Amino acid sequence: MGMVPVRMKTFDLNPGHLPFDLDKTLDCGQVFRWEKEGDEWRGIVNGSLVSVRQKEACLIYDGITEDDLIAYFNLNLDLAGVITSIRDTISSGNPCGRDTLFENVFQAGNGLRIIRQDPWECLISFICSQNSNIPAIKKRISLLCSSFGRAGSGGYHHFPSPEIIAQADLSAICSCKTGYRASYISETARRIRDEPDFLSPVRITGEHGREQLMSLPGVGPKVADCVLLFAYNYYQVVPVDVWIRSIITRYYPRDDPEGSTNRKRTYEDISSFCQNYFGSYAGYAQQLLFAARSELTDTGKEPDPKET
DNA sequence: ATCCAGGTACCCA
DNA sequence: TGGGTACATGGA
Repeated sequence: MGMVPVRMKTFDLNPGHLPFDLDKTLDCGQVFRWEKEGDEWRGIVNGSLVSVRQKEACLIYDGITEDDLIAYFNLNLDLAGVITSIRDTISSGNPCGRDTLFENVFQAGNGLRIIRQDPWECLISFICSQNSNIPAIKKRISLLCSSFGRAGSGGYHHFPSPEIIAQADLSAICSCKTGYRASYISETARRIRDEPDFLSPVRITGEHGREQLMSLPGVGPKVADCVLLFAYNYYQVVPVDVWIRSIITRYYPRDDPEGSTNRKRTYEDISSFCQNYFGSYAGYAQQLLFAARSELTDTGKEPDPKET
């Protein structure tokens, strides 16, 4: 194989940055552009081509400063403390005992971190995600980047800017396999282009931020919540997709029959149940459930014989 | 071939 | 407010 770049840097995870699992983090459906070649992940962060690989408690990386690496992967977040918080919240609502399902989910997802990705890329990515599976989403975003993104080193393209997408022909966007989402992408790009501060973190705050995002075409509660969680790191936010709905419905049937009829649970029902049940890091819990979706649903793979 | 996927906009009661 | 439906496309 070709020689590896000369000046790789290392980051020791050992003191206070564990657990961390690079594979789980980059392959859990929160971000769609990273590619793995051998044991090396390549992607673009802050406009630079970055390569990272993990060797036990060490990250070997290039193309990014240590500070930016820490920020992107949220390496200073006390992930063990996050898990403890979720576990304690579950216990406080479970007088009979603890949640054995979630102990398995914790173990399977050990080291998965929610990263802090660029809001614009995250927004377009999750507009692209609607009513699609992850391989299709990846292809779609890859086509958008190769069609409209500025070419960089190593054959990689930058994520296209709002300006470029805003002035692109709808047919060109559509030819990136975006289907009916093409107009959403185009119109959202125009909104951001015309109001460059729209996605500024100080303007995307709390419930107002959610409403702001949902005012964009193609952005409903699910996409907005994904952006709030994956780009702005509002860890209490719980996006509800068909997998999460299926898992919650199956393992956590409605527990408050009083007052409420037995109508179908709405998006907000599921989301707020998770916020109550998992606590201030409910978004993390959600992502761990999503990562374990194949094992937790019948349609994922083979159904687990010991479950019913 | 048929069904489904990290949903949303739109319409109708 | 809540429930149905069209929407483009690819993966399984």
